[in-house]
Amino acid sequence: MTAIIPRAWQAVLDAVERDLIEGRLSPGDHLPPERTLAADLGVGRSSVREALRVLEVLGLIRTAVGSGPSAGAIIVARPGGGMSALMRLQVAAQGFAVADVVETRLLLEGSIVAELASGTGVIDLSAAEQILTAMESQTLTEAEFLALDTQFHLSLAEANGNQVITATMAGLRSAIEGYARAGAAGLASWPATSARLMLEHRGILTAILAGQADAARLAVHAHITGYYAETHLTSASSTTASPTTR
Amino acid sequence: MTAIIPRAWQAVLDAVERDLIEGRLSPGDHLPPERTLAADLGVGRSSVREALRVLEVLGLIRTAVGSGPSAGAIIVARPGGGMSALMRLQVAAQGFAVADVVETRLLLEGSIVAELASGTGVIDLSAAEQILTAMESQTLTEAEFLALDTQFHLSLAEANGNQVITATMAGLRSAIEGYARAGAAGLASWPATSARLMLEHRGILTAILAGQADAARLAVHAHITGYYAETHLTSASSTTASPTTR
DNA sequence: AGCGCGGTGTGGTCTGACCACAGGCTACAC
DNA sequence: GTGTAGCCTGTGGTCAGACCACACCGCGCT
Repeated sequence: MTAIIPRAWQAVLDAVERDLIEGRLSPGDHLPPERTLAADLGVGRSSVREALRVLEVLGLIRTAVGSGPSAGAIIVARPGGGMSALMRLQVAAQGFAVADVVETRLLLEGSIVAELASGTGVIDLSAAEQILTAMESQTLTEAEFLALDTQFHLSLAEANGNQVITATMAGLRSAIEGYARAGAAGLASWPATSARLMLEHRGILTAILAGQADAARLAVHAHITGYYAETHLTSASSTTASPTTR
Repeated sequence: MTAIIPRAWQAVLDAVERDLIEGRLSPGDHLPPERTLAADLGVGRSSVREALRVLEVLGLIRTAVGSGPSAGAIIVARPGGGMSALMRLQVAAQGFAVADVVETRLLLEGSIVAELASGTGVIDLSAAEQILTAMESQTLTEAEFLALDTQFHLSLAEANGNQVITATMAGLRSAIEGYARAGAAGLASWPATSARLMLEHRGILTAILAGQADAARLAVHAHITGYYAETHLTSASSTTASPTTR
């Protein structure tokens, strides 16, 4: 199986993965320097860099120049960024349909709030609470509002405690962020819509705190589908007329 | 925001993403040759290669050496591979807990079969049917059985028609494949377990065809949790939110 | 004792070179 | 005229070397 690996960069990827699985590398550890890695594996430094670039985009490592304890490539295992890049690019390349992304979001987020509502243990929703308060306490631009909206939905996923679902939610959200923004620009009345969205947020949180799982699920469902229906997402033309700055 | 991009490879990534979003690149199209891309963007060929490597791992492009129409980098937008690599590595690096992966799988797969069962339109389950028949018609090794088992579960996701869910399922499955294999080796009686799994598969399919959404969801739930409980891989049996302290 | 400055090791990038490969094209043989 | 063999060209894959920017670390000066 591992007799011949025609691609040198894949050998590097495999070596790092093996080191992770077998415990030789753990979060927080430093990878060997690129030049050392190249010499150890018998490949060129370019191939090592290609593999490290993949690991970086996938959210496994963080690289920093310079010297000292914080420099070099460090295992971080932060899946959010990689998931976002993957889903955003797949949507851009039409590998993922926007409707499928929205549908998956409905599925995941509905299950999240239902589980939060029916959970027996103490669940910390103070983060979500604070975000809602911040949204309501001042007048925000559309971009600021959407950013906080993203944070609110993500905070629910984080409260659920499942890292996989949280990262996936972050990716899904990021993939359709451009569409959400484009849609907001075409709304009849942004103040009216944002006010409604805030009320719906409160409703979702209330249902969760009251332990009403089905009500919370329905509220989330209506919240998400309502916005995308209102912004005519499916037929939105998102072509930006801004010239490429270069 | 996009004032300065210190990293050259990111500029390449952004350029490709922009071309995709604005329609200058579509699935099936060729990317410019690496040397041309490098010259156009004003970066070195190494940086272009790093970006292309990322796109390849993410499942956006396919590269081939040689000449002619099939050579070069071609947009393919096949998300399965990228999702699998991401989740497998995140599990290896402890960014994803195995229990969370299993829980997410339960959530997605349960919803898939419930939706299949309650679907009104004509749904093609012949692929799943054929896989089950193949599993039952001969004695398989553990590896062969697990491979077909994966195909069965994936065929259900594909029947659902949601590309995002299908790719995510493939990634989740791939992430814990190693654990499933290791667990199979430690079973008391593999023939007994495999026979039970096959019966459960039939039960799931029957419930779907009978339109019994809740029964199908419960059958999938029991099927997955049963196997992982039996192999002592995880204690994730109930849907309680795990109170991760961090 | 305090401070400044160069050494050193790291990632980031570019350049140039060579190889393997696949297809197309030309020139030769029949 | 036809068929085929071999060269040609363009592509990705890889390597080696060089240089830069950067951040720490320690020596030496004040």
